[in-house]
Amino acid sequence: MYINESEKDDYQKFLALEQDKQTRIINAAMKEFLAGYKHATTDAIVREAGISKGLLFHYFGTKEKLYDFLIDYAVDTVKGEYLDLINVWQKDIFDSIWQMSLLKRDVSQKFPVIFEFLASVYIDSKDCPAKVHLARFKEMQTQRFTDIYNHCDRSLFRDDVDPRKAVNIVQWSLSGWADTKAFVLSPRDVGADVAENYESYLEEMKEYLDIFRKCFYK
Amino acid sequence: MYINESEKDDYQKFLALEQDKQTRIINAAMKEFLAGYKHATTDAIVREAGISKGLLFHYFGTKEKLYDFLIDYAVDTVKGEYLDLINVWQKDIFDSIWQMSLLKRDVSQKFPVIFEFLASVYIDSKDCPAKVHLARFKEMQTQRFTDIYNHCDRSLFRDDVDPRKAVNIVQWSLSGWADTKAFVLSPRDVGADVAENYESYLEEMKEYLDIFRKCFYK
DNA sequence: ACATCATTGACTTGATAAGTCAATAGGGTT
DNA sequence: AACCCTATTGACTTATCAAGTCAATGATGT
Repeated sequence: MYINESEKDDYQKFLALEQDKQTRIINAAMKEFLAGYKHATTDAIVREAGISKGLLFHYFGTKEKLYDFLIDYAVDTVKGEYLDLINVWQKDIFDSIWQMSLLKRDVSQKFPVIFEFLASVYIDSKDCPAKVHLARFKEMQTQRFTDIYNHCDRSLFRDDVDPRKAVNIVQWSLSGWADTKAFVLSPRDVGADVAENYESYLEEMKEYLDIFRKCFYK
Repeated sequence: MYINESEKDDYQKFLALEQDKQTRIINAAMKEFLAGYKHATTDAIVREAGISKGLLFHYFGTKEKLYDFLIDYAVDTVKGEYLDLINVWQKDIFDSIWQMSLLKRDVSQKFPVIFEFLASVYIDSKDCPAKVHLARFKEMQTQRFTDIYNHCDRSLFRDDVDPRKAVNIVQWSLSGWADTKAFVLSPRDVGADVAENYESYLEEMKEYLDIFRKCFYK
Protein backbone atom coordinates (compact mmCIF):
# COMPACT_ATOMS: atom_id res chain seq x y z
CA MET A 1 0.00 0.00 0.00
CA TYR A 2 1.42 3.31 -1.04
CA ILE A 3 -1.14 5.66 0.43
CA ASN A 4 1.44 8.30 1.29
CA GLU A 5 2.70 8.82 -2.21
CA SER A 6 2.89 12.54 -2.90
CA GLU A 7 1.49 14.02 -6.08
CA LYS A 8 4.92 14.31 -7.62
CA ASP A 9 5.71 10.67 -6.95
CA ASP A 10 2.79 9.72 -9.15
CA TYR A 11 4.97 10.56 -12.10
CA GLN A 12 7.99 8.55 -10.94
CA LYS A 13 6.75 5.56 -12.89
CA PHE A 14 6.70 7.67 -16.01
CA LEU A 15 10.03 9.31 -15.31
CA ALA A 16 11.59 5.87 -14.90
CA LEU A 17 10.79 5.01 -18.51
CA GLU A 18 13.52 4.94 -21.10
CA GLN A 19 14.31 8.49 -22.24
CA ASP A 20 13.28 7.91 -25.81
CA LYS A 21 9.77 6.77 -24.95
CA GLN A 22 9.35 9.55 -22.41
CA THR A 23 10.32 12.15 -24.96
CA ARG A 24 8.02 10.66 -27.57
CA ILE A 25 5.05 10.86 -25.21
CA ILE A 26 5.90 14.38 -24.03
CA ASN A 27 6.32 15.66 -27.56
CA ALA A 28 3.11 14.04 -28.74
CA ALA A 29 1.20 15.53 -25.82
CA MET A 30 2.70 18.99 -26.24
CA LYS A 31 1.89 18.97 -29.92
CA GLU A 32 -1.71 17.99 -29.29
CA PHE A 33 -2.23 20.45 -26.44
CA LEU A 34 -1.12 23.28 -28.74
CA ALA A 35 -4.75 23.48 -29.84
CA GLY A 36 -5.77 24.15 -26.23
CA TYR A 37 -6.70 21.88 -23.36
CA LYS A 38 -10.28 21.28 -24.39
CA HIS A 39 -9.62 20.61 -28.04
CA ALA A 40 -6.80 18.17 -27.41
CA THR A 41 -7.76 14.50 -27.30
CA THR A 42 -5.96 11.71 -25.51
CA ASP A 43 -6.67 9.45 -28.48
CA ALA A 44 -4.62 11.71 -30.72
CA ILE A 45 -1.82 11.79 -28.18
CA VAL A 46 -1.51 8.03 -27.87
CA ARG A 47 -1.76 7.63 -31.64
CA GLU A 48 1.07 10.11 -32.16
CA ALA A 49 3.17 8.67 -29.35
CA GLY A 50 2.65 5.11 -30.50
CA ILE A 51 1.42 3.79 -27.17
CA SER A 52 -1.90 2.41 -25.97
CA LYS A 53 -4.51 4.48 -24.27
CA GLY A 54 -4.37 2.42 -21.12
CA LEU A 55 -0.69 3.18 -20.69
CA LEU A 56 -1.18 6.92 -20.83
CA PHE A 57 -3.79 6.74 -18.10
CA HIS A 58 -1.66 4.28 -16.18
CA TYR A 59 1.05 6.92 -16.00
CA PHE A 60 -0.97 10.10 -15.60
CA GLY A 61 -4.38 9.14 -14.22
CA THR A 62 -6.35 11.85 -15.97
CA LYS A 63 -6.01 14.18 -18.92
CA GLU A 64 -5.91 17.08 -16.48
CA LYS A 65 -2.98 15.65 -14.53
CA LEU A 66 -1.15 15.05 -17.78
CA TYR A 67 -1.60 18.66 -18.78
CA ASP A 68 -0.47 19.81 -15.36
CA PHE A 69 2.58 17.60 -15.48
CA LEU A 70 3.45 18.82 -18.96
CA ILE A 71 3.37 22.45 -17.93
CA ASP A 72 5.62 21.81 -14.95
CA TYR A 73 7.95 19.75 -17.07
CA ALA A 74 8.15 22.35 -19.80
CA VAL A 75 8.73 25.18 -17.35
CA ASP A 76 11.47 23.26 -15.57
CA THR A 77 13.13 22.30 -18.83
CA VAL A 78 13.10 25.73 -20.40
CA LYS A 79 14.24 27.29 -17.15
CA GLY A 80 17.03 24.80 -16.50
CA GLU A 81 18.29 24.41 -20.05
CA TYR A 82 17.72 27.89 -21.38
CA LEU A 83 16.95 30.74 -18.98
CA ASP A 84 19.43 29.74 -16.29
CA LEU A 85 22.23 29.33 -18.80
CA ILE A 86 21.99 32.78 -20.34
CA ASN A 87 24.93 34.99 -19.53
CA VAL A 88 23.42 38.41 -18.92
CA TRP A 89 26.74 40.20 -18.39
CA GLN A 90 27.94 40.53 -21.96
CA LYS A 91 28.76 43.94 -23.41
CA ASP A 92 27.79 43.20 -26.99
CA ILE A 93 24.09 42.43 -26.95
CA PHE A 94 24.43 40.55 -30.24
CA ASP A 95 26.66 38.09 -28.44
CA SER A 96 23.87 37.53 -25.91
CA ILE A 97 21.30 37.07 -28.61
CA TRP A 98 23.56 34.69 -30.45
CA GLN A 99 24.07 32.64 -27.32
CA MET A 100 20.33 32.59 -26.61
CA SER A 101 19.63 31.34 -30.10
CA LEU A 102 22.06 28.50 -29.64
CA LEU A 103 20.51 27.49 -26.32
CA LYS A 104 17.02 27.74 -27.73
CA ARG A 105 17.94 25.60 -30.66
CA ASP A 106 19.40 22.95 -28.34
CA VAL A 107 16.17 22.77 -26.34
CA SER A 108 14.03 22.73 -29.48
CA GLN A 109 16.10 19.87 -30.86
CA LYS A 110 14.78 17.62 -28.09
CA PHE A 111 11.33 19.22 -27.68
CA PRO A 112 10.35 20.76 -31.02
CA VAL A 113 7.25 22.60 -29.83
CA ILE A 114 8.10 23.33 -26.20
CA PHE A 115 8.16 27.11 -26.60
CA GLU A 116 4.96 27.12 -28.61
CA PHE A 117 3.39 24.86 -26.02
CA LEU A 118 4.18 27.25 -23.17
CA ALA A 119 2.81 30.13 -25.21
CA SER A 120 -0.39 28.20 -25.86
CA VAL A 121 -0.77 27.40 -22.16
CA TYR A 122 -0.47 31.07 -21.40
CA ILE A 123 -3.42 31.85 -23.66
CA ASP A 124 -5.51 28.80 -22.75
CA SER A 125 -8.45 29.44 -20.44
CA LYS A 126 -7.92 26.17 -18.56
CA ASP A 127 -6.81 26.69 -14.97
CA CYS A 128 -4.50 24.32 -13.16
CA PRO A 129 -1.94 24.44 -10.35
CA ALA A 130 1.05 24.54 -12.69
CA LYS A 131 -0.16 27.82 -14.15
CA VAL A 132 1.18 29.57 -11.07
CA HIS A 133 4.66 28.32 -11.91
CA LEU A 134 4.15 29.42 -15.46
CA ALA A 135 3.36 32.96 -14.38
CA ARG A 136 6.50 33.19 -12.26
CA PHE A 137 8.45 31.72 -15.13
CA LYS A 138 7.16 34.32 -17.56
CA GLU A 139 8.28 37.05 -15.18
CA MET A 140 11.70 35.49 -14.98
CA GLN A 141 11.90 35.33 -18.75
CA THR A 142 11.15 39.03 -19.24
CA GLN A 143 13.52 39.81 -16.40
CA ARG A 144 16.29 38.06 -18.31
CA PHE A 145 15.67 40.21 -21.35
CA THR A 146 15.64 43.34 -19.23
CA ASP A 147 18.89 42.32 -17.56
CA ILE A 148 20.61 41.68 -20.85
CA TYR A 149 19.44 44.98 -22.20
CA ASN A 150 20.45 46.91 -19.10
CA HIS A 151 23.89 45.35 -18.81
CA CYS A 152 24.93 45.58 -22.42
CA ASP A 153 26.82 48.51 -23.83
CA ARG A 154 24.17 50.61 -25.53
CA SER A 155 26.70 53.24 -26.56
CA LEU A 156 27.75 50.86 -29.32
CA PHE A 157 24.52 51.65 -31.15
CA ARG A 158 24.18 54.39 -33.73
CA ASP A 159 22.88 57.51 -32.05
CA ASP A 160 19.93 57.84 -34.43
CA VAL A 161 18.55 54.36 -33.68
CA ASP A 162 16.58 53.41 -30.59
CA PRO A 163 18.47 50.37 -29.22
CA ARG A 164 15.27 48.91 -27.86
CA LYS A 165 13.71 48.85 -31.31
CA ALA A 166 16.90 47.50 -32.83
CA VAL A 167 16.92 44.63 -30.36
CA ASN A 168 13.29 43.86 -31.16
CA ILE A 169 14.10 43.74 -34.84
CA VAL A 170 16.92 41.32 -34.24
CA GLN A 171 14.82 39.00 -32.12
CA TRP A 172 11.89 38.98 -34.50
CA SER A 173 14.19 38.34 -37.43
CA LEU A 174 15.94 35.45 -35.78
CA SER A 175 12.70 33.74 -34.82
CA GLY A 176 11.23 34.42 -38.26
CA TRP A 177 14.30 32.92 -39.81
CA ALA A 178 14.22 29.94 -37.47
CA ASP A 179 10.62 29.28 -38.52
CA THR A 180 11.57 29.01 -42.18
CA LYS A 181 14.45 26.70 -41.27
CA ALA A 182 12.26 24.58 -39.00
CA PHE A 183 10.92 22.83 -42.09
CA VAL A 184 14.36 21.79 -43.22
CA LEU A 185 15.78 20.55 -39.96
CA SER A 186 13.15 19.47 -37.47
CA PRO A 187 11.21 16.38 -38.51
CA ARG A 188 12.87 13.00 -38.43
CA ASP A 189 16.33 13.95 -39.63
CA VAL A 190 18.79 11.15 -39.24
CA GLY A 191 22.15 10.66 -40.86
CA ALA A 192 25.39 12.44 -41.58
CA ASP A 193 24.06 15.56 -43.22
CA VAL A 194 22.42 16.78 -40.03
CA ALA A 195 25.71 18.13 -38.77
CA GLU A 196 26.36 19.59 -42.20
CA ASN A 197 22.96 21.32 -42.29
CA TYR A 198 23.65 22.46 -38.80
CA GLU A 199 26.83 24.21 -39.80
CA SER A 200 25.30 26.03 -42.74
CA TYR A 201 22.44 26.95 -40.45
CA LEU A 202 24.82 28.60 -38.00
CA GLU A 203 26.77 30.14 -40.83
CA GLU A 204 23.71 31.83 -42.27
CA MET A 205 22.62 32.99 -38.87
CA LYS A 206 26.00 34.57 -38.32
CA GLU A 207 25.61 36.42 -41.62
CA TYR A 208 22.41 37.97 -40.39
CA LEU A 209 24.01 38.96 -37.11
CA ASP A 210 26.85 40.57 -39.08
CA ILE A 211 24.33 42.66 -40.95
CA PHE A 212 22.80 43.76 -37.68
CA ARG A 213 26.15 44.73 -36.24
CA LYS A 214 27.08 46.54 -39.41
CA CYS A 215 23.82 48.45 -39.62
CA PHE A 216 22.86 49.11 -36.04
CA TYR A 217 26.27 49.79 -34.50
CA LYS A 218 28.34 52.95 -35.04
CA MET B 1 -39.66 24.94 -56.46
CA TYR B 2 -36.17 26.22 -57.06
CA ILE B 3 -34.45 23.08 -58.27
CA ASN B 4 -32.23 24.94 -60.68
CA GLU B 5 -30.64 27.20 -58.13
CA SER B 6 -26.86 27.07 -58.55
CA GLU B 7 -24.56 26.51 -55.60
CA LYS B 8 -23.62 30.15 -55.46
CA ASP B 9 -27.22 31.24 -55.38
CA ASP B 10 -27.66 29.34 -52.14
CA TYR B 11 -25.84 32.16 -50.46
CA GLN B 12 -27.90 34.94 -52.04
CA LYS B 13 -30.27 34.87 -49.09
CA PHE B 14 -27.32 35.44 -46.79
CA LEU B 15 -25.73 38.11 -48.99
CA ALA B 16 -29.04 39.98 -49.02
CA LEU B 17 -28.85 40.45 -45.26
CA GLU B 18 -27.97 43.82 -43.81
CA GLN B 19 -24.21 44.35 -43.96
CA ASP B 20 -23.77 44.56 -40.22
CA LYS B 21 -25.35 41.20 -39.52
CA GLN B 22 -23.47 39.60 -42.40
CA THR B 23 -20.17 40.85 -41.08
CA ARG B 24 -20.98 39.74 -37.55
CA ILE B 25 -21.68 36.20 -38.74
CA ILE B 26 -18.62 36.08 -40.98
CA ASN B 27 -16.33 37.35 -38.25
CA ALA B 28 -17.74 34.97 -35.68
CA ALA B 29 -17.30 32.04 -38.05
CA MET B 30 -13.77 33.01 -39.07
CA LYS B 31 -12.75 33.40 -35.46
CA GLU B 32 -14.14 30.01 -34.54
CA PHE B 33 -12.65 28.24 -37.58
CA LEU B 34 -9.21 29.53 -36.61
CA ALA B 35 -8.95 26.42 -34.43
CA GLY B 36 -9.43 24.27 -37.53
CA TYR B 37 -12.51 22.88 -39.24
CA LYS B 38 -12.99 19.93 -36.96
CA HIS B 39 -12.50 21.78 -33.71
CA ALA B 40 -14.85 24.61 -34.58
CA THR B 41 -18.44 24.25 -33.42
CA THR B 42 -21.51 25.85 -34.92
CA ASP B 43 -22.83 26.43 -31.41
CA ALA B 44 -19.88 28.70 -30.66
CA ILE B 45 -20.37 30.53 -33.95
CA VAL B 46 -24.04 31.32 -33.37
CA ARG B 47 -23.32 32.31 -29.77
CA GLU B 48 -20.62 34.72 -30.90
CA ALA B 49 -22.69 36.07 -33.78
CA GLY B 50 -25.78 36.47 -31.64
CA ILE B 51 -28.10 34.52 -33.92
CA SER B 52 -29.97 31.28 -33.50
CA LYS B 53 -28.67 27.98 -34.66
CA GLY B 54 -31.59 27.48 -37.02
CA LEU B 55 -30.74 30.65 -38.87
CA LEU B 56 -27.16 29.67 -39.54
CA PHE B 57 -28.31 26.41 -41.09
CA HIS B 58 -31.09 28.21 -42.90
CA TYR B 59 -28.44 30.28 -44.69
CA PHE B 60 -25.66 27.76 -45.17
CA GLY B 61 -27.20 24.29 -45.02
CA THR B 62 -24.21 22.55 -43.47
CA LYS B 63 -21.10 23.39 -41.52
CA GLU B 64 -19.06 22.28 -44.50
CA LYS B 65 -20.78 24.66 -46.90
CA LEU B 66 -20.29 27.48 -44.42
CA TYR B 67 -16.57 26.76 -44.30
CA ASP B 68 -16.39 26.59 -48.05
CA PHE B 69 -18.28 29.85 -48.42
CA LEU B 70 -16.01 31.52 -45.87
CA ILE B 71 -12.85 30.55 -47.70
CA ASP B 72 -14.16 31.84 -51.01
CA TYR B 73 -15.36 35.00 -49.36
CA ALA B 74 -12.04 35.59 -47.60
CA VAL B 75 -10.01 34.91 -50.73
CA ASP B 76 -12.16 37.25 -52.80
CA THR B 77 -12.00 39.95 -50.16
CA VAL B 78 -8.25 39.82 -49.58
CA LYS B 79 -7.61 39.62 -53.29
CA GLY B 80 -9.94 42.48 -54.20
CA GLU B 81 -9.19 44.79 -51.32
CA TYR B 82 -5.53 44.04 -50.77
CA LEU B 83 -3.55 42.11 -53.37
CA ASP B 84 -5.09 43.83 -56.40
CA LEU B 85 -4.49 47.27 -54.92
CA ILE B 86 -0.80 46.88 -54.26
CA ASN B 87 1.34 49.06 -56.49
CA VAL B 88 4.30 46.91 -57.43
CA TRP B 89 6.05 49.62 -59.39
CA GLN B 90 7.50 51.71 -56.61
CA LYS B 91 11.21 52.38 -56.42
CA ASP B 92 11.51 52.47 -52.66
CA ILE B 93 10.57 49.02 -51.40
CA PHE B 94 9.80 50.49 -48.01
CA ASP B 95 7.08 52.56 -49.63
CA SER B 96 5.56 49.35 -50.98
CA ILE B 97 5.70 47.71 -47.59
CA TRP B 98 4.14 50.75 -45.97
CA GLN B 99 1.35 50.81 -48.52
CA MET B 100 0.71 47.13 -47.98
CA SER B 101 0.39 47.73 -44.27
CA LEU B 102 -2.18 50.44 -44.85
CA LEU B 103 -4.22 48.21 -47.11
CA LYS B 104 -3.94 45.37 -44.67
CA ARG B 105 -5.16 47.62 -41.91
CA ASP B 106 -8.21 48.60 -43.93
CA VAL B 107 -9.17 45.00 -44.54
CA SER B 108 -8.50 43.99 -40.93
CA GLN B 109 -10.67 46.82 -39.74
CA LYS B 110 -13.71 45.10 -41.19
CA PHE B 111 -12.55 41.49 -40.77
CA PRO B 112 -10.20 41.35 -37.78
CA VAL B 113 -8.98 37.77 -38.27
CA ILE B 114 -9.27 37.34 -42.04
CA PHE B 115 -5.53 36.90 -42.64
CA GLU B 116 -5.17 34.52 -39.73
CA PHE B 117 -8.19 32.63 -40.99
CA LEU B 118 -6.69 32.12 -44.44
CA ALA B 119 -3.44 31.00 -42.86
CA SER B 120 -5.30 28.49 -40.71
CA VAL B 121 -7.18 27.15 -43.73
CA TYR B 122 -3.87 26.60 -45.45
CA ILE B 123 -2.66 24.41 -42.60
CA ASP B 124 -5.96 22.66 -41.94
CA SER B 125 -6.24 19.12 -43.26
CA LYS B 126 -9.89 19.58 -44.28
CA ASP B 127 -10.38 19.41 -48.03
CA CYS B 128 -13.00 21.41 -49.84
CA PRO B 129 -13.53 22.94 -53.29
CA ALA B 130 -12.53 26.43 -52.18
CA LYS B 131 -9.05 25.20 -51.29
CA VAL B 132 -8.17 25.23 -54.97
CA HIS B 133 -8.85 28.95 -55.08
CA LEU B 134 -6.81 29.37 -51.94
CA ALA B 135 -3.80 27.70 -53.52
CA ARG B 136 -3.93 29.97 -56.56
CA PHE B 137 -4.36 32.90 -54.24
CA LYS B 138 -1.25 31.96 -52.26
CA GLU B 139 0.75 31.82 -55.48
CA MET B 140 -0.51 35.24 -56.40
CA GLN B 141 0.49 36.56 -53.02
CA THR B 142 4.08 35.36 -53.26
CA GLN B 143 4.18 36.61 -56.85
CA ARG B 144 3.30 40.08 -55.56
CA PHE B 145 6.24 39.98 -53.18
CA THR B 146 8.57 38.86 -55.93
CA ASP B 147 7.31 41.59 -58.23
CA ILE B 148 7.82 44.25 -55.62
CA TYR B 149 11.33 43.04 -54.99
CA ASN B 150 12.22 42.84 -58.66
CA HIS B 151 10.84 46.24 -59.55
CA CYS B 152 12.20 48.22 -56.63
CA ASP B 153 15.49 50.08 -56.83
CA ARG B 154 17.96 47.79 -55.11
CA SER B 155 20.80 50.22 -55.69
CA LEU B 156 19.42 52.25 -52.82
CA PHE B 157 20.72 49.60 -50.44
CA ARG B 158 24.13 49.84 -48.81
CA ASP B 159 26.69 47.97 -50.88
CA ASP B 160 27.78 45.81 -47.97
CA VAL B 161 24.26 44.49 -47.31
CA ASP B 162 22.52 41.83 -49.36
CA PRO B 163 19.14 43.40 -50.29
CA ARG B 164 17.48 39.99 -50.20
CA LYS B 165 18.54 39.48 -46.61
CA ALA B 166 17.52 43.01 -45.73
CA VAL B 167 14.06 42.47 -47.16
CA ASN B 168 13.78 39.22 -45.25
CA ILE B 169 14.67 41.02 -42.06
CA VAL B 170 12.03 43.63 -42.71
CA GLN B 171 9.35 41.07 -43.39
CA TRP B 172 10.21 38.91 -40.41
CA SER B 173 10.31 41.95 -38.19
CA LEU B 174 6.95 43.23 -39.32
CA SER B 175 5.26 39.89 -38.83
CA GLY B 176 6.98 39.39 -35.49
CA TRP B 177 5.85 42.80 -34.45
CA ALA B 178 2.32 42.14 -35.69
CA ASP B 179 2.26 38.98 -33.56
CA THR B 180 3.02 40.87 -30.39
CA LYS B 181 0.35 43.41 -31.27
CA ALA B 182 -2.14 40.69 -32.10
CA PHE B 183 -1.67 39.40 -28.59
CA VAL B 184 -2.61 42.79 -27.21
CA LEU B 185 -5.44 43.50 -29.61
CA SER B 186 -7.10 40.20 -30.35
CA PRO B 187 -8.47 38.42 -27.26
CA ARG B 188 -11.92 39.99 -27.33
CA ASP B 189 -11.69 42.29 -30.29
CA VAL B 190 -14.52 43.92 -32.21
CA GLY B 191 -14.27 46.73 -29.68
CA ALA B 192 -15.02 50.34 -30.51
CA ASP B 193 -11.48 51.66 -30.15
CA VAL B 194 -9.90 49.24 -32.59
CA ALA B 195 -9.47 52.09 -35.05
CA GLU B 196 -7.69 54.19 -32.46
CA ASN B 197 -5.34 51.34 -31.56
CA TYR B 198 -4.65 50.86 -35.22
CA GLU B 199 -3.44 54.43 -35.62
CA SER B 200 -0.84 54.14 -32.88
CA TYR B 201 -0.01 50.77 -34.38
CA LEU B 202 0.78 52.41 -37.72
CA GLU B 203 2.67 55.20 -36.03
CA GLU B 204 4.98 52.72 -34.39
CA MET B 205 5.35 50.86 -37.64
CA LYS B 206 6.48 54.02 -39.35
CA GLU B 207 9.20 54.36 -36.76
CA TYR B 208 10.45 50.89 -37.54
CA LEU B 209 10.41 51.56 -41.27
CA ASP B 210 12.43 54.71 -40.65
CA ILE B 211 15.02 52.64 -38.87
CA PHE B 212 15.18 50.24 -41.80
CA ARG B 213 15.65 53.05 -44.28
CA LYS B 214 18.27 54.69 -42.14
CA CYS B 215 20.20 51.50 -41.58
CA PHE B 216 19.82 49.54 -44.80
CA TYR B 217 19.98 52.36 -47.35
CA LYS B 218 23.09 54.23 -48.36
C1' DA C 1 -57.30 38.89 -41.08
C1' DC C 2 -54.30 36.66 -43.90
C1' DA C 3 -50.08 35.36 -46.36
C1' DT C 4 -45.28 35.16 -46.46
C1' DC C 5 -40.91 35.16 -44.97
C1' DA C 6 -37.37 35.50 -41.07
C1' DT C 7 -36.09 33.61 -36.89
C1' DT C 8 -36.11 30.84 -32.84
C1' DG C 9 -34.32 27.08 -29.65
C1' DA C 10 -35.64 22.70 -27.70
C1' DC C 11 -34.98 18.29 -29.53
C1' DT C 12 -33.04 14.14 -31.97
C1' DT C 13 -29.37 11.22 -33.04
C1' DG C 14 -25.05 9.77 -34.12
C1' DA C 15 -20.38 10.58 -32.92
C1' DT C 16 -16.79 11.37 -29.76
C1' DA C 17 -13.68 11.12 -26.11
C1' DA C 18 -12.32 10.36 -21.05
C1' DG C 19 -11.55 6.81 -18.36
C1' DT C 20 -11.83 1.39 -17.16
C1' DC C 21 -10.48 -3.25 -16.90
C1' DA C 22 -9.95 -7.97 -17.98
C1' DA C 23 -6.63 -10.06 -20.68
C1' DT C 24 -1.96 -10.68 -22.55
C1' DA C 25 3.00 -10.10 -23.14
C1' DG C 26 7.52 -9.99 -21.44
C1' DG C 27 11.27 -10.81 -18.44
C1' DG C 28 13.34 -12.27 -14.46
C1' DT C 29 13.83 -15.95 -10.65
C1' DT C 30 13.62 -20.50 -8.71
C1' DA D 1 8.75 -25.37 -16.78
C1' DA D 2 6.18 -23.00 -13.50
C1' DC D 3 6.03 -18.87 -10.96
C1' DC D 4 5.52 -14.05 -10.24
C1' DC D 5 5.28 -9.34 -11.12
C1' DT D 6 5.14 -5.49 -13.83
C1' DA D 7 4.30 -3.26 -18.41
C1' DT D 8 1.12 -2.88 -21.85
C1' DT D 9 -2.93 -3.49 -24.59
C1' DG D 10 -7.41 -2.03 -26.83
C1' DA D 11 -12.27 -3.15 -26.82
C1' DC D 12 -15.71 -1.31 -23.99
C1' DT D 13 -18.73 1.91 -21.16
C1' DT D 14 -20.95 6.12 -20.46
C1' DA D 15 -21.72 10.78 -20.46
C1' DT D 16 -21.22 14.66 -23.01
C1' DC D 17 -21.26 17.07 -27.32
C1' DA D 18 -22.39 18.87 -31.67
C1' DA D 19 -24.61 18.79 -36.47
C1' DG D 20 -28.71 19.24 -38.25
C1' DT D 21 -34.22 19.44 -37.78
C1' DC D 22 -38.65 21.36 -37.25
C1' DA D 23 -42.81 22.92 -35.21
C1' DA D 24 -43.77 27.18 -33.31
C1' DT D 25 -43.42 32.19 -33.08
C1' DG D 26 -42.54 36.83 -34.62
C1' DA D 27 -42.47 40.38 -38.05
C1' DT D 28 -44.03 42.77 -42.15
C1' DG D 29 -46.69 43.93 -45.82
C1' DT D 30 -51.47 43.76 -48.15
